[in-house]
Parts: sequence; structure tokens; C-alpha cells
Amino acid sequence: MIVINDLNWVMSMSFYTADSLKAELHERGWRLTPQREVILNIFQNLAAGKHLSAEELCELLHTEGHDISLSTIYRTVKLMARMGILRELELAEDHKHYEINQPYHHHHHLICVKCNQTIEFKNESVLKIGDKTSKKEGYHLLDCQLTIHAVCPSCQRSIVSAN
Amino acid sequence: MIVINDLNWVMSMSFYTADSLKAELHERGWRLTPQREVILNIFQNLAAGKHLSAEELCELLHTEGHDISLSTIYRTVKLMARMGILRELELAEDHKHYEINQPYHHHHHLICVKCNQTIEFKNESVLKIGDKTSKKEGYHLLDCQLTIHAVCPSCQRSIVSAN
DNA sequence: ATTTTAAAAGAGAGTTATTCTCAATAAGAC
DNA sequence: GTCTTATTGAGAATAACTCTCTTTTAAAAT
Ligand SMILES: [Zn+2]
Ligand SMILES: [Zn+2]
Ligand SMILES: [Zn+2]
Ligand SMILES: [Zn+2]
Repeated sequence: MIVINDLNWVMSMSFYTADSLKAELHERGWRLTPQREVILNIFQNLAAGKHLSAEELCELLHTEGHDISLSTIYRTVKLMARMGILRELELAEDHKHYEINQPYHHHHHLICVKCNQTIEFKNESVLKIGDKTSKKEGYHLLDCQLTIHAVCPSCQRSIVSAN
Repeated sequence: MIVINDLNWVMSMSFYTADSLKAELHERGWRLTPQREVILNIFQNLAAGKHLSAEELCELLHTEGHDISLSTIYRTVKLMARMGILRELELAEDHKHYEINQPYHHHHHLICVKCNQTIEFKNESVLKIGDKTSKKEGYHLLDCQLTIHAVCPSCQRSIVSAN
């Protein structure tokens, strides 16, 4: 496990195996299914900084020979986000993206509000703020994201209509 | 104008009047309409920390005697968000909220992923990180939001089904 | 192993926030 | 006042996501 600073949130973000996933699911009276295991594996093996929408995940699963229904995909990513295994990202588009929630991959997003081009960046102090704030309120921290809305250099030059 | 630290982003976040809005619109070849002026006024006069969805804004406008169509409302808040006048918030529900984008009101959100209860908090260093990051990439900063996803104390006690 | 039970998957219908289309209107330039 | 074209309003269209219900199956009980 990778430890950054002294945040015990980071300590709890372990690398998930089928067994540890199973244990966490059972803790809540839920079950480990082949679908959940496959989806977890996809996210574990995704390149750093890569995120998937539900549709993209469905296609990727299909190319790897796993036919998991869209219903199950939507349910599973939502479930894993609520467990703190995945991060649910709002990248200023009309749909959500998901990525694994682990210290090594933890980063933030700078988004152009006009063309949606996204740049990822790391910042350690964001973690500290999130940890301190949630602790203070008695919340159990799952994820914290700094999202910067801005206009990229090329969009600063272009003028488009208001509609 | 309120100045926090030495961020020139904050310097550019002025209090909008009908005239300054008109000037910024004209700069881009757009027009100041009564609808846009009324909507700006609503957000200027909103209590600190209050945010509105498109539907809520529509109702509020109606009670004040302004019948502005939902189409125009959606277009206007999106426009003002892209201009940096409003902040577009994703509060983990199925719709967006908007609030004025001014230093005095600037804050962040701690959201329970289970019940969506939201706590607002302020943090000055987030502004600095957003300013530094966007500057470095040549982006023109509009807004930066720290969103913390967590489980609130009461939801930590309840166990619900996965579906 | 076999049975039992309820969680989960799959299929497809349903929901709804948001966007799109287009005719009518009006802001702003001259 | 006239002209140009951005904007409005009404409603249709879109599409991400959720819900419903039947079937399947994980995993506990026997
Ligand atoms: Zn990312
Ligand atoms: Zn851009
Ligand atoms: Zn707020
Ligand atoms: Zn809660």
C-alpha cells in the first residue's frame, strides 16, 4: 500500500482484490458476482488517468468477451462509488465518468467550459482539506475532487453565439 | 469589491450591474435582454449559500411576476456559467444548481453520497490552487469547486440494499 | 450434496433533466 | 424608422439513467 502523509483516509484506500471486495460486500449483506469482479478488474487495470462512462465500460467489456447488461453496469458503478471503490466524475458533459479511487491515481480536473477539454493535475493539499473537513463534521470520507472550470487557450480566441 | 489575498482572479470577479453585464455581452456580440437582467438580479439578491435549480428559478421568477420560459432559463444560466457570472454546481442529485460566483459567497460542498445532505464550507487555499493551476496551463479561470463525497453520520448507521 | 432464500442480473419500459427546432419577437446599429 | 440577427417561447426530441418484473444464482442452511 502507498502511504501519502499521515492521512488515515489514504490508509483505508487499499488495492481491491476479489477477496477483499467479497469481504466488504458480505459485511453489508451483499454478494460477490462474476459481473462485479470483472468490472472491478477493468478499473484496476485501467491506465492512470483514464476514466470510463457507463457506455464506454459496456463496450470495453464486450470487446473482452464479457456481455454484462447496461442495467448491471449502471448499478455496479453506482454501488462501487458509494462504497468508495470508484470515483464518480462530473466532467462537464452530459454523463458521468468513473475511475478507480486509489492514492496513486488520485488527481483533479481542469475543464474548459466551452470545449470540455480536460487536463488532470495532482495536488496533495486537497486531500488534507477533504480529510480535515469531513472529520470535523463526522462524515466518513470517500473521495474529494477539486474541479476547476475555465476557458482553454484556444477557446479564449474563438467567439461563438450565445445559443 | 472584496479582495482576498493577492489573487487576480478574485480581482476580476466584480459585482455585476445591468450595465456591466451589458458591456460584457456586447463584447461578444450578444445582447442584454430584460430576461437576462431579471435573472442576474435574482442571483445577486439571493441569500449567501443559497442555490437554485432551473425549476426553482422558474418558480421564483413566477412568484415575482416574471414569466420567463424554461428554455430561456436553461439557456441563460448556462450562458452565465460560461461567462463566469454563475457557478454550476453538481450536488450529487439528478439536476444542476446555480449560484452567484463572487468571492464573498465562494464556498465548497461536502455531500453525503447516500442521502445527498450537503454541508457548505469555506476554504481559502482552494482558490489559490485553482488560480495557480489554471494560470500554469494558460486557462482563464472561471470557478473552482472542491467537492467532498462522504457518508454522513446518520447514514453510517443505516444499512440499505445494493439495488 | 441438496434445498432454500433473497440478492442480483437482464430486458425493456419509463422517467425526466436538458437540449433542439423553428417561427415570432425585439435589441441594437445605422 | 428600418434592418439585421440574436433571442425568446412553445413544444418536440434526446438521452442518461432508473425502475419494474421475471429469471437466475450466490451463499447460507440443512
Ligand atoms: Zn481523471
Ligand atoms: Zn476549450
Ligand atoms: Zn453552495
Ligand atoms: Zn447521509
